[in-house]
Amino acid sequence: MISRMSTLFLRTLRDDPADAEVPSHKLLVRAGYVRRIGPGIYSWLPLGKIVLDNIARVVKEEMDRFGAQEVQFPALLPREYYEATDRWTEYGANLFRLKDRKGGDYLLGPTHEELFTLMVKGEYSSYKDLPVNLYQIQNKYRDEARPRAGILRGREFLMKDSYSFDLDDEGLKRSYELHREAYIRIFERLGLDYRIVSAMSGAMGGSASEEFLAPAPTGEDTFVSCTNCDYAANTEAVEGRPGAALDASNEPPLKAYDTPDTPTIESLVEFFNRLDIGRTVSASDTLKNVVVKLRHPGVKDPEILIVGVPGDREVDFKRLEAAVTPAEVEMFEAEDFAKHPALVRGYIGPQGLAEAGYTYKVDPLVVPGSAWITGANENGKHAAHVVYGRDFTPEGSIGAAEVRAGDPCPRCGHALSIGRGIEIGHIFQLGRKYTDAFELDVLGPDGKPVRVTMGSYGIGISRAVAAIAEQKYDELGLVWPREVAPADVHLVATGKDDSVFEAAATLAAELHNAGVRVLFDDRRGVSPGVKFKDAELIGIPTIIVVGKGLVDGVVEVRDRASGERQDVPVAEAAARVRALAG
RNA sequence: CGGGGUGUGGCGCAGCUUGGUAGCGCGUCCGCUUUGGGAGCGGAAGGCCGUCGGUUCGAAUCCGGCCACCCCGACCA
Repeated sequence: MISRMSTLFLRTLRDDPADAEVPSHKLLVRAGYVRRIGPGIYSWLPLGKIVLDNIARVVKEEMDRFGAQEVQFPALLPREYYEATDRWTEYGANLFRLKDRKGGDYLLGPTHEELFTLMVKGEYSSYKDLPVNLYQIQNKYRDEARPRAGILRGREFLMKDSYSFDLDDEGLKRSYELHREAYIRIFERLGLDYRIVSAMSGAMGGSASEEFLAPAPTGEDTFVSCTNCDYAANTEAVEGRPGAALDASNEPPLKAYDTPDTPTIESLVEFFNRLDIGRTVSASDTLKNVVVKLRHPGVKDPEILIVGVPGDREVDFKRLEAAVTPAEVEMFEAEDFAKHPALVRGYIGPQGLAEAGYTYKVDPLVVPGSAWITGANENGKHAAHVVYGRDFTPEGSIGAAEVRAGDPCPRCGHALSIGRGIEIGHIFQLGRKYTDAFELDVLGPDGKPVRVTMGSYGIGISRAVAAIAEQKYDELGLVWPREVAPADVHLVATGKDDSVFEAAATLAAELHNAGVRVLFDDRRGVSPGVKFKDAELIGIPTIIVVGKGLVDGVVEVRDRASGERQDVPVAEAAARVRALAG
């Protein structure tokens, strides 16, 4: 169809909106794609709605291609469905809750595992029915503590979520692979730069899990990728693998020192440098030992774990939690220390911990043979020349330290690089968490019930709009990949001659008949500069200018991304663009 | 929840220190001119100055409460 700027419901803005920080937010508002309604809540104007629909269409086509079937659940849900899995309480403050006129509890669905599981349970009962893949594209509601960056992280957002139902782990792996391939096709078609990284499955529980991240400086996720092999992972999910052992045969024997007034790592480092223990030390020569409680599901008392990390690094609790999943990590509080006098707060050293009955593990950065300055397990005292393998032996390693660029790859040992990305897709093998909760069984060939296993897969459709914008823009405005752009061609008529507008209208019709989507700037009395600026801001991939070249029988064809301009005979313009639009 | 900041026509902002007829740019409307890089001139519409209360002859401005929003963090996927 042909959209006309003279009637298109659109107002572009000259200034950046005051509340916008990130490029996608500024540009999507300025170019008239979205408008803010409330915190994390946005309306879509015609151009934005087209982009959103284009992405949804691509997702749909690729889901359907591998046999997934679309369904639709309500967003408004009665509490009971979220009781069986305890998520009415577990989801906490992030759940939008409301009451109906009778006082009944309802919620706005933050995700729909429960409903999908129950739908399959309601319809299917035989192994012959499986596998089945179901999906929906629907608004999700999460009362985020802090929505930000426009539509990048909203409280209402459009998401494709799908679930696979299989008889066994083999089947689940196949469904997972089907989704993975579909996701690759989808993100390729959307023109996104993306990385597939190992991930944690998050609050939904489960095992094998990968994220699709769109690298962008404004992304909220941090991921590493190896500069040598193809290892890539969310920093939360970086595996720990010990590095090469050091030779510590020349290290002097362990010695304890009175270290008054050294409450921080810096002051401790300064103290030992003044003392001169034979070499200059830095924070990375100190060993920080952090006590945490591991709460295992279904187990009443927490397990105590002490983790050693180099003193110049923070403990990454998410990474630690990932390493001990499904256990949850809790801080060791003052009252806990009171119950464990052997653990001297601020002065914990690994030597003797095992003998005292504590589990001690180290981050892989702490390698066998390394020598450390660390606590002496006595108030006001630290020890130097504490050697791994000689003075203490941890019960294995655990990835707990914050990950930094240059850290060794857990697969090949080469340096890792670090980057930020926007999570646009997540696939994981969910397992039987929900089928157990709802007792979803099918009868096997032998007539005995088989518990079904699930996979869970999501794509943030509205977030993808922002992610693409975040990657595809320049100082002039947005630069949409063709598949998602609101049109193929932005046809600009300049000047005041009727003949120009007539020729442009004819060309618009030709393009339209050739199957090209056209946005026609047919506004009279608007200066060329305004039209050019608008076209650049809106970001349609091809711009055709009909104007002064017309006397020579040519129009100008511009490529929005490269800025390349070319005069093309009017008669050939439609065919030229048809070829571009594929 | 902690820290910082902001609420003034549709959008972006000034005015507040030192209380006295609410201003600028963009946009919008009308007229004339202009038409290949956000045009010019003339005219016009549009604001309970977030909200409640206090001080005062008089409050956008001073004082207090509340609310909302933005940013950073915590939290969350």
